[in-house]
Amino acid sequence: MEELQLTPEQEAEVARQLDVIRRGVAEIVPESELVEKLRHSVATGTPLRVKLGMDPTAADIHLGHTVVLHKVRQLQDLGHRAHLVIGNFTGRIGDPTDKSETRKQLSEDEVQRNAQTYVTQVYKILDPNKTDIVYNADWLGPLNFADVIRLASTLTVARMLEREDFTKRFRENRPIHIHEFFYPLMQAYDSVHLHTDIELGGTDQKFNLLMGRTLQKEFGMPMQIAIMMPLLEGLDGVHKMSKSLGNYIGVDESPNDMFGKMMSIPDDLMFKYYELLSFRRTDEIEAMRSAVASGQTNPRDVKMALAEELVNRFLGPQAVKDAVAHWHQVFQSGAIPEDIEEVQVPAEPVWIVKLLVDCGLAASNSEARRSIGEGAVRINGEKVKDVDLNFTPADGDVLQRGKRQFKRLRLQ
RNA sequence: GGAGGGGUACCAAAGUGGCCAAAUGGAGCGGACUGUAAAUCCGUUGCGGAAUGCUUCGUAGGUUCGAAUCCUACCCCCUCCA
Repeated sequence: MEELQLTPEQEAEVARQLDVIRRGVAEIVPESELVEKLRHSVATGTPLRVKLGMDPTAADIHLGHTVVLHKVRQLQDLGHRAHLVIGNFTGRIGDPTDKSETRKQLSEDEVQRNAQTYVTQVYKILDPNKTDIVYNADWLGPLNFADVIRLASTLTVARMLEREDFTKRFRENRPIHIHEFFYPLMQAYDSVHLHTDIELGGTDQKFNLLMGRTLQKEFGMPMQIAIMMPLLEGLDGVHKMSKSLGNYIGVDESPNDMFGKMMSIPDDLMFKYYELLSFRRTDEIEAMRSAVASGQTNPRDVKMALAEELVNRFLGPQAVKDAVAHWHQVFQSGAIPEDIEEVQVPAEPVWIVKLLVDCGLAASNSEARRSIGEGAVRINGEKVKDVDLNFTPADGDVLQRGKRQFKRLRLQ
């Protein structure tokens, strides 16, 4: 790229963009080239082409996925254009991970359906006017065997084995199927096809993102910048957010669940979530951080503001109102909530232990007994002390175990 | 095909004849405290209308007064060699 002369205003714009882009990222490879691309973009008024790939393997996205989407959105707000690549071709192979060596092949139908879900969910974050949704089967599908061989010949096995996952499996004598080598190659080819300037992904995507650079160079085109986002920890604050670990917040969850789950994250995690998920400006977040650190602000309120922002984004303002009201009522005041699940019971005396099991508040008689022994069981707010209690339910009675398990009794 | 290692509760992992309904950690549930479902601490976590009761340590048999522990067969997983 030739030396560009930029006006001071343009230089300032480049600096501003760089600042926004840097926020929260794990790594930019290489940053110097990013600066060059930005300068060129600003100088010529050409948006950069940003690529994000998604495999339509699962139907739902959770907050972990939105970290990367969020960064794409920021780039869009800076005037750049995004390609959202639906991996309807690559998805049939599946990105090799150590977890699932052989991923089940998805049918055309499933892929289509999952892709559709993605798209609707994704637009809660991305700017539709600056997003092109493309399907990589459109260009990967037509390649013939000779094309594939040509692609494959640009790489060596040693180079492939640089990928941590492959190395590990190779060392441990676990199988690596040849076709798995093609996954990074195909993803890289997407970048070639789309003339991608910037590709985004999680830190676990590093190898694949860098492969894009390699292949682009091979094709004699400018190399893309790889921007890697940190993997978001899940609710436990330890493991990365994932569906299989059950520590995730889905973008389609009920308002109460989403809000409640947000409120349950460890305090230490709160500002990381802010950094990676919130649309707020960095200085605002920093102000909150110092306010909490100095004890001026209750961390709960800061966390609540984040929960509100996210519920609002994904579920709308009414959902926020509902969720906040519900949360206050149940968790803060400890009062009995309004909308309790109802269970039908006969209008005759029952042994309390049996009642608990019948209502689904305990898995077994033994568990029910234990709970009573722990003083956890209440009827209409009144603690049950006697394990042998026989109790005649009245319509509308509220049976409670612990602080947050309620059932309303309805006579049959 | 050959050699070796292993299958224990929701998960991980001890236990190798009685003190084992089974250590410990995680997770769950409950309680206290708080600022919330955070953190911390404590309790609890097979079933059983509870009895010196019943069933559980891959499956099925056997030895023994007594088996998660010993023996036999079978199933499954892993590693090495081919």
